[in-house]
Amino acid sequence: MPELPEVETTVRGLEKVLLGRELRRVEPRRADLRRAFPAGLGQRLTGARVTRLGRRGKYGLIDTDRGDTMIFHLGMSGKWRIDPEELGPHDHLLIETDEHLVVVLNDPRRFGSVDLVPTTELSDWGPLAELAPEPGEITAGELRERLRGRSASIKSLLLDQRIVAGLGNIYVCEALHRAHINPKRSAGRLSPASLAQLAGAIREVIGEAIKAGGSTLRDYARPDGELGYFSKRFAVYDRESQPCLSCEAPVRRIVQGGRSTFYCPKCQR
DNA sequence: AGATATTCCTGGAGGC
DNA sequence: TGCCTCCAGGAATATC
Repeated sequence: MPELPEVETTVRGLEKVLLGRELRRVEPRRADLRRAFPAGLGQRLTGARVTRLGRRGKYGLIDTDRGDTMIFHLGMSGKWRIDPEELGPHDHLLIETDEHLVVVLNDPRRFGSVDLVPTTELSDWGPLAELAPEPGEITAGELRERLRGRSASIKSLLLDQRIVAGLGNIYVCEALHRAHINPKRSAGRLSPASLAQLAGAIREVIGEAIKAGGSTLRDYARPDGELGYFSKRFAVYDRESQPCLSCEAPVRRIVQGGRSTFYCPKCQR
């Protein structure tokens, strides 16, 4: 289940094998993932040279000298496999470089996506156009601005990519726990002090996760998808009924917007 | 505006 | 052990 830190780790891994390389073969192995692959994806990228890899929110970005950027989203089961021994049924897009290195986008549940957009139009491209600031840099002021007047729960709104880009269910739960904020609180009614704590908690949680991914990556030196979650233990996520790591009260699970929320009823008022 | 449901999809977990 | 059902996840979309 890739969230922002996993995407960041993946991009850093891909950078090692793709940056500066010419793409000799770009071959979709089915017509779509979450949505159809861009028309002419293979032709448009074959022969292009990769000039930059980046990330925005949970989207990975691969710029080329053809003026197009390939945008990938890993959904919940997506991963890039580097130089696989053989192709499997869920390897949906194959790329071969001028060094004859093969990378494949593997995604069993096909919640991911691949798009191709002119690099100059990237910031206007639908999903990126309204994306909020990066969670690693979010400030209390930006949070306040975006949450002002909103009565929905803070948990639900933090999952909205227009409030903070790249947060998923896990890190929202973890950040709220760290900031001692009850996930059911109305977002617009949080005090400036709480918002400051929340902004700090988001930056910390994401920063630590990326750091953990980076250290894992050093061991593997490739985004082979075998990393799973970072070994770092979560304080509340997926720990229903287990003791809160801060106060030992049992962690509670509720459902908000159809998604599980884990929190400590004692630490998070 | 917000809450909830639905859709996409498959593997893993749990029940029997 | 082997079926069966259910659930997880992100994002778009529909409905109340």
